[in-house]
Amino acid sequence: MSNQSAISPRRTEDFPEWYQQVVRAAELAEPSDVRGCMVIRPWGFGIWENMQHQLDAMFRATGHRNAYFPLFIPLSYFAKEAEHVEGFAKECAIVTHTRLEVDADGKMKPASPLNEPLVVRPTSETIIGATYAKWVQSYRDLPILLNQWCNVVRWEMRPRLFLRTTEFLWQEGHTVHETEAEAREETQRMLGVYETFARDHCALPVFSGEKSESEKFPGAVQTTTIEAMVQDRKAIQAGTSHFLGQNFAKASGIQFQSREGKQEFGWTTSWGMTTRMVGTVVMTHGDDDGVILPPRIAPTHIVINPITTKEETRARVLEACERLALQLREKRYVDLAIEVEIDKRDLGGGVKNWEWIKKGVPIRVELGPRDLEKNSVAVGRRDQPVKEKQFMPVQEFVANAPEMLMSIQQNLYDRALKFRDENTRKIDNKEDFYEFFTPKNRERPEIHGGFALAHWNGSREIEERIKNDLKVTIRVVPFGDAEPGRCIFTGEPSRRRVVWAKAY
RNA sequence: CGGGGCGUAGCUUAGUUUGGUAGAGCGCCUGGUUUGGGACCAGGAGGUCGGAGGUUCAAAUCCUCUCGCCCCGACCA
Repeated sequence: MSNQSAISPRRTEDFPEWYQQVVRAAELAEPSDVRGCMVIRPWGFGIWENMQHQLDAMFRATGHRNAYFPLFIPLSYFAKEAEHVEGFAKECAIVTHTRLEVDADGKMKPASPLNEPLVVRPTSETIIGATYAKWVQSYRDLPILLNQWCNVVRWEMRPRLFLRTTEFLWQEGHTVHETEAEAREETQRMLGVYETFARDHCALPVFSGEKSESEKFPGAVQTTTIEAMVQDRKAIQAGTSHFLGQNFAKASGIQFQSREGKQEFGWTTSWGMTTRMVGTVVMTHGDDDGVILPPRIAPTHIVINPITTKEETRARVLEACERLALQLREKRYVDLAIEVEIDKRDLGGGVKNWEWIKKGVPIRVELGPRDLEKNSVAVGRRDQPVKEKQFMPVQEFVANAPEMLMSIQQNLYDRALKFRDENTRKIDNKEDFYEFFTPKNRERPEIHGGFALAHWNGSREIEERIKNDLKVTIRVVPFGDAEPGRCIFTGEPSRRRVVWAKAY
């Protein structure tokens, strides 16, 4: 029993299946009756809400405000930007009718066709652009710096909870600027926000940089991205920021009179982060016993489990738990109140303990009759083995709780960074590259590969070939100092190494 | 959208080849014994076997159609 892990299969046995089991066992989300759509349960939604609040504060701090635009986009608006519509065409959901009527067979059927079909937003560049076009008359109206939190729909063929669902939640920032330089700066600034958020809040080390031409957002001039590595060593895009040039401004007619009195098109950006981040956190930090949450985004930081097995001490134990909770709640952790829950449910102590382990609560506290006498508590950290409990005086625990949370946060980041670095290789020839990305066991591929830092001649043909051969793509062309070399596939000159990986 | 597989209780499933009227484990409910580590005993509830049609005295089982899910490919935050 003691060797058994809470989640079956283990990560090394079958990572995708492990992921599904974790999401279910931790009660983060479950598949719904609607194909491709998920029900986000309170624990999962709590994580998302924390992400939302914390990112939102960062948006505000960089001068952005929230607004809301329609879910439905007239087809003609959507079709204005050619690359854009082409990029999203295959995953559009389209509303074509209103009203239901009962037909001859007694079934309900759509009755009244719309004059113009409405696309359920897969992203809002076009509808927001149309609005901005009305708002922008003069350079004095710029910049416009807005964000919206909303749902979007992309009709996916193969959904996975949080990672790829037909409907998902996200935030999309949309800005207009007077000059190209300002818009490029904004694109960078928001990528920086994502990078900070991923690192400091979600404990995710990321590579940030630019997408290659073929991986770019449809309609963008430049797409920038933060890429994380999860425990099956695949890459996952955790946030993205686009410099849209004047493409959407021209498509939507966002024009203004410049300082020189000339009519000019605005320069726009857009940037987004999604509920996929929840899945990324699970896949990065989780272990064979379930989720491990970075304290900063955990809905509950500390769970107190009262040991009320003896009737005569029950009331005093519960009272001590309440006192402890009150003391903890007065403490601050970073800029957050410490969230404490007392699990008073009438279940076996072990059952409750394991539930919270699976959910990934950072700190579990047990308080029973024996602790009452010694004025101590038993403390378990989720980033440490389940068996390792520390016994300490109550006051010491209360005083140290914020530090302990910070230490867990740091530990998760350090582990993730170490894992990523251990699985990131500089690769300098084609043979090594192919070997790196080829599993030893072809029947049941083991976890293999990682990030390959390799030189590339910049051509789309090479990308295509590698994608066909290995399912490996260029995840990001990192910013930073150039390191000239030679393309490992063609021998042609290359300005810098790029990050190759299999991806979600 | 192409190729393969699978639908039996909330979950995992046995039974399908060779038709005979549905069984288990987990979970759930009740009572009791337990309780510092995912408890035990006893009792109980829960299934029109994905759906529709057909063959048959008889269908979870055979046939046809249909819907849904999973895996592999193409696409994606």
